[in-house]
Formats: sequence, C-alpha cells, structure tokens
Amino acid sequence: MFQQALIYLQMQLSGYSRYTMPKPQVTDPEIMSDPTANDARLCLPSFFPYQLAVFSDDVSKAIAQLYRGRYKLSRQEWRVLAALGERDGLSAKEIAEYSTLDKTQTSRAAARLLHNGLIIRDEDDSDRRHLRHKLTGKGRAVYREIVPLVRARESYILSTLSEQETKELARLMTKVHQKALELQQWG
Amino acid sequence: MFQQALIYLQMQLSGYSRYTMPKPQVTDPEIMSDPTANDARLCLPSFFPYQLAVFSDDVSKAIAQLYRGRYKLSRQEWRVLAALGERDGLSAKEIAEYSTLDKTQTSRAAARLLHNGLIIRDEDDSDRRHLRHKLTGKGRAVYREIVPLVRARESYILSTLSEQETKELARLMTKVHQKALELQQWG
DNA sequence: CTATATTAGTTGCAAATGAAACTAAAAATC
DNA sequence: GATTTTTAGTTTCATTTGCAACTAATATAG
Repeated sequence: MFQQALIYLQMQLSGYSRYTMPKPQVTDPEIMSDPTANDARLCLPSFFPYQLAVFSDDVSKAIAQLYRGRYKLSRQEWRVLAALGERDGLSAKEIAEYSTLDKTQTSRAAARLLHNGLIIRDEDDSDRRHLRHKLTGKGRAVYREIVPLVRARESYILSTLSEQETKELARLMTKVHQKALELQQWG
Repeated sequence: MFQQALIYLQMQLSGYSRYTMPKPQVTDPEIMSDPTANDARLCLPSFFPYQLAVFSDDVSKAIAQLYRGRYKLSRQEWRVLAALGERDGLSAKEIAEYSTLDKTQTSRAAARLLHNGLIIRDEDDSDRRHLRHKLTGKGRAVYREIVPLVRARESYILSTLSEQETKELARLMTKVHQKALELQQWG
C-alpha cells in the first residue's frame, strides 16, 4: 500500500504522466532509465500513436455515453444527425464527406434514422440520384436536446485547460494531423 | 506532491484504481454548463471530440499501414506483439491490461499469433489458469523489424513539432484525458 | 473437507463492419 | 441518338466485434 504511494511519488518526479508512466510490473527498469538507448524495444505507453488512440477512445466514450444511453444512437447515427442538424437537406454523399463516414456507414445510419422517424428524405428533382436528407420534428428535437449535453461534456473535458492552452492543443493537433495525412497518402 | 501521494493512498484504500478514482471536487458537467452559452447548433468540425477522433484515426491508419500491409497483423495482434516484445512471459490478462485490449480481443489475437507461429504459450506451473505468452524466434524477428518502422513514422509525424511543443502536446493531452475519464466514470 | 465464489481464458451468437458487387440516374463520348 | 463512363446510393457476403455464457483452476467460507 505504502509502496504504491511511493511509486506514485516517483512517477510524479520522473516527469511521466499517470498515463504515460510504464507500469512497474511490466517494465524493464534498464529501458526506462534511458528511453533513447534501446532501439530494439518499443515502450507502448510512451508511443505517441498508442497514447493518442487510448486518449481519443476515452473521449469518444465519454461523449458516446450520452447519445447511446439516452437516445440509442450509434456513433454513425449521431454524426449523421449532427451533420443534418447543422445543415439540412444534404445528400448522403455530402453527409459522408462532412462527417467523415464512408458511404456504406452513411447509408445504413440514415436508414436507421429514417426507420426511427428522426429524418425523412426525398429525391432531388434536378438529379434523381441524390436524396435530400432532412430532420423531422422529432429528429430536430433530439438534436436540440443532445447538443447542449455534448457541448457541456466538451466544455467540461476542456475546462482543465486555459483558453490559451486549448488553442495551443488545437494548433499542435492540427500540425501533427497534417504530417499523419502525408504518411497515409504515401502508403 | 505529497498531497497527491496521500490522495493516492486514499484511492487505494477506497478500492478505486488510479483510473477509476473519481475526483470529489468536480461538479456534474451538466450543471456546469451555461444555458445561455448553448447555441442551438453544433459545428462538427470544431467540436473537440470529433476533431480528436478524426485525428487519432488518421494517425492510427498511418501506423497500421505498416503492420497490416507488410506483416498482415491486426491492430490487436500488433498490440499483443508489442506487449510481449517489451516484456516476455505475460499472461493474457496482463497483456490485456498493458495494451488496453479486452480479454476477448486478447484471446483471439493471441490465438492468431499462436497459429501463425509468432508466439508460444504454456501453463504457469504455480497457477494453471495462467498462460505465459512468449515470442518465438519468428515473433521476435517480426517485432524487431516493425519497431524501427513504427518509430520512424512516429518521429516523422512528430517532426513538425519542436522538442518543447511535443512535450506540451503530451502534457495537454494528459490533462484532458484525465477529465474525460472522470466523465466516463459517472456514466 | 465441502460448498461457494472468484479468476483466467475461450467460445457462441447476434450485430456491426468493410470491400466489392450491384442498381439506377446522369454525363460524357462517339 | 446510342454507347460508355461516372456518380449516388444500396445490398451482399465474409469477417470482425462485443457481450454474455461457458469451462477449468484456484481461493475462500462454512
């Protein structure tokens, strides 16, 4: 018990966060003593893409609890709803682009929302391949209920940062994001 | 500093893990929200959890290209490999905890790695419920090939930031992550 | 010692996923 | 104007996922 408190103190002193701190029982001390010295091993908790994935996943979960729990919406359904709440009358393709979903996900999410009466859609007269998606009264009501809730959670999550830190986080994320996209493009 | 150690002690006594410990001083996020600030619409591209999800997804894809493309490993298999590469002889449960996978994912990923000859495992003599997982020569060879590749991608992605910016990003992420975990805890 | 509970890990099953095939409409080519 | 190509959106199918039920081993309670 007391030993764990001491480990925690060491953690604080070592400059690791509680999330990037390697767990004592699975971490070889000689590796941690000089992270740059051993190229043969990767320390998962200090590997940026891993940290980011875990972080993002936890933020997503915190938000998803809202729309999943109270409104029985999937992540995709929520995104479609969010897209249409912001701009009514989009086609499926536009929804997909706007909400970073692929067309299959969009199609299925829209089908479920339609089935549950949250949206309607009809053909665009000028191009009958396009379906113009619109929120129903019910859909808009749900949207209007959810928005303040997710907003509040976003605010809460970011409340630990100052105005300036929040901007800085966004700036750094954007820069890193660009580099990741470059890599993705080149395979 | 010492105060945090004391909090940690209380945490241990109360049966909470370091991740599930609720912070008593914070208030309910929905109460915290300012009703007057609630615009009727949500702008998805400027909604932090959405930005983060897209960002993380793109970084994951940039890394996954490596182990998926060249080594035909799933994300889960890669994580198990990474855990064992770092510390051999873990049980499935330890792998799961270390790599943030659930036990089903771990079990299935390990089964595939076993089938492909990247790991072996045998019962722990002192507790025959535990399986000690170890990399085979082949598994370690794959691990040793992948590590420099993913390291290089991580470096490239972060090369757009200065040393100091990288630290700052990690610091901000950690702070925000903690808040997100608090929310998850409440449900 | 027996009965019950807990823990490690696997498996069965229903639902979700993603890639590719498919339908239908419009555009482009000849 | 007929033919081919492209675009929007859906469906099919094989794979993956997540949850809960399950087996087996150990720990605990009576």
